[in-house]
Amino acid sequence: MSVELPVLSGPRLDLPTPEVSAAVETAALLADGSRAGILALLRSGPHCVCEMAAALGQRQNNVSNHLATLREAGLVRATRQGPDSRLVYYERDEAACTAAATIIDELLR
Amino acid sequence: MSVELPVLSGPRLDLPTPEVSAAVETAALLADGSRAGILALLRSGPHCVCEMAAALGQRQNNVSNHLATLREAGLVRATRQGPDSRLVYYERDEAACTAAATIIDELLR
DNA sequence: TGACTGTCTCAACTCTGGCTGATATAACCA
DNA sequence: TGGTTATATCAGCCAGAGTTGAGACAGTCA
Repeated sequence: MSVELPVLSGPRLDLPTPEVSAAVETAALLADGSRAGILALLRSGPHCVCEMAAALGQRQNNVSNHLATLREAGLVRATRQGPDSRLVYYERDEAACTAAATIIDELLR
Repeated sequence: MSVELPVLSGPRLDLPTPEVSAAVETAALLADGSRAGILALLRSGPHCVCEMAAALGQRQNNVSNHLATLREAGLVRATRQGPDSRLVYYERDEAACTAAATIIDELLR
């Protein structure tokens, strides 16, 4: 028995569609300066919203909005701790961030 | 001599703005299903435009457009080789892809 | 040569996503 | 208690990115 082996085959129009949705969603989270800036800021430890808004030159509600996006994606956590409990401190979920980096890394190998 | 040490400091409103533009630009390249799919397809070797358009379920001109974006970013190369020189084969620039993965990885540590 | 194929480019349209502005809630302080 | 601060949420607006449709160009084949 033998299998048909294409010789000098032309275009293969039956390639399977690659599954990249997880990488796309992850990349979309990072493809915004505010969100990427938040993740960079949080490398040095927890920060509250107003600190990050000041560092990023963004308004508080925008930063809060981006934090909600990152929170829903699981990349950051909110904790209302410290002497002034009006301040909401955010910290990175390192496991989730590592997982996100892995997803991107697997696309780019 | 002593240095002023903040005790139970409140919000620090003087944090430096993090530099994330390279990571944001890189992530933006991957934050599209067509471009991410192209990079995934090219992991298995060079492919021509029509092959990728078929695999991605996208029109040829769109794929060509996304390839131009990836080409300008340096992630892929075009070569007009093979028996039918109408076909433009694209391949990944592995060094550039690795560099891109590193940039993302450094943001997410 | 003419018909056809594969690729590229570009103007016009669409639509997603971030920003603005306003408001609501909760905690702190006088 | 009232005033202020920190955060969250939401409708509306708008710029940017992707898609569509058309056309141009080069290479192939009869």
